[in-house]
Amino acid sequence: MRPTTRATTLEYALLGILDQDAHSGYELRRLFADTPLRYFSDSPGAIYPALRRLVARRWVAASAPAGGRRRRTFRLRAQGRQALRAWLTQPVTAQAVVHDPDSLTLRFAFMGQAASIAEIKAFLVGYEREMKAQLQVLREYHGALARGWPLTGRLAFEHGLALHETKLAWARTALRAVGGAKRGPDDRPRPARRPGPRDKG
Amino acid sequence: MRPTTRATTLEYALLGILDQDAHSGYELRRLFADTPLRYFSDSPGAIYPALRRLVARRWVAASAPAGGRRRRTFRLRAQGRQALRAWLTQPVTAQAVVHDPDSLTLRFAFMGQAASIAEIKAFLVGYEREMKAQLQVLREYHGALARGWPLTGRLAFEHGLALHETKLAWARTALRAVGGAKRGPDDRPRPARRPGPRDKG
DNA sequence: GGATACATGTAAGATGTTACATGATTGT
DNA sequence: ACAATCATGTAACATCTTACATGTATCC
Repeated sequence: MRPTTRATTLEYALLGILDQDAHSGYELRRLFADTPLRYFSDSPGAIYPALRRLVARRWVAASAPAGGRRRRTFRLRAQGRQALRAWLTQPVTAQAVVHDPDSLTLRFAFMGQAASIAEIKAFLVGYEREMKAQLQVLREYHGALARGWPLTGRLAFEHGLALHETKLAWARTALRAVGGAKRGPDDRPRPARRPGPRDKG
Repeated sequence: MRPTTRATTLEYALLGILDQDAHSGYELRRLFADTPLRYFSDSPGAIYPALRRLVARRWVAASAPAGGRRRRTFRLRAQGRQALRAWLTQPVTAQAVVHDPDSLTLRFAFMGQAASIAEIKAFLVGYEREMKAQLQVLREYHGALARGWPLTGRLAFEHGLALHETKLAWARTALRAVGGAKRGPDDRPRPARRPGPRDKG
């Protein structure tokens, strides 16, 4: 019954949003269409099936259509919160830095809700480490080969270098910002919702 | 017979590489696996079908297996070069800046081979314009809403802002670099290969 | 002779895109 | 009444991932 494959970035994005508030499918689409989350597609053919999968995984619960409307709202369940936390607190790998940098940023954005300060710092330390390593690889490549390239190839490469440098600098700034943060609500993950008499999916 | 759908970014990436030199499928995989092009997947299940599609479109020609080996090399045909140019010289849209920034950089990287200085400058001017607009949108969003966000959400947003600023700065640097470039081989597109007696696919 | 790299491919499955379908609600 | 927006979905299609299959050349 439960999907056996790993969840997609879109599914985790939905999870992260639902962690902050319950939403309907339509609201989620609007969010993807109108806010800086527009990075994701707002196509119904992506979002509604993704929500169904999340329900099938028992990570979110869907309300019954309310008030004569067909509108249903989705909210995170304890299992979903656990899955979100597992995703957020994964170690930062070189693999992810190269092939999926955007989902790293997404993970960090959601950490404030569901991760501890220690976990946030661990993320940033890993991010800094991997970005530094990757930057070194790129610089060596640049030094060895860029001379023979056409102008635009070299400039495009330097575009990539500059982005990596910016990311590295950001990680350091962010570490300082988090390090200086007072212990507060971000201190440790919010306790999971107490299981009710019956969590109906 | 020819595919009617638009070509994918992977197909254009292959086209751009083949524009510089003929390669076998395996070499292309190696390129994606070992160089900064590692951004693309090196999975054979992606590359070989993509090459087949390019042959079906008559954009590239495949050599017969050479020297008892099964190895075949692929080279760009005139039609493929034309398709590549059309892709490279598309205007830079806000859409692309938001949803597909990487393929913009890829286009720029390939422009040195197949586009004129004027086209390269037009790209950079468009890139600068759209990046500036997008940066403004993000800054307004930040100013209006960031106050209420959790720390990591705000930092993640600032990560995005910093990247956009870097891209904008890059566009300006690149414009200066291209503007100062002497007229030379990059001056206009290389002439298309003269059609031989028969271009066998 | 055996391991490793070379070299090309297929099959199953999941995801996402595009386009269409359907109907309720709200504003004019 | 009509249009626009709200709201949820399906169907067809293409692509990509992962894993497997197959065989050759080369090195030790």
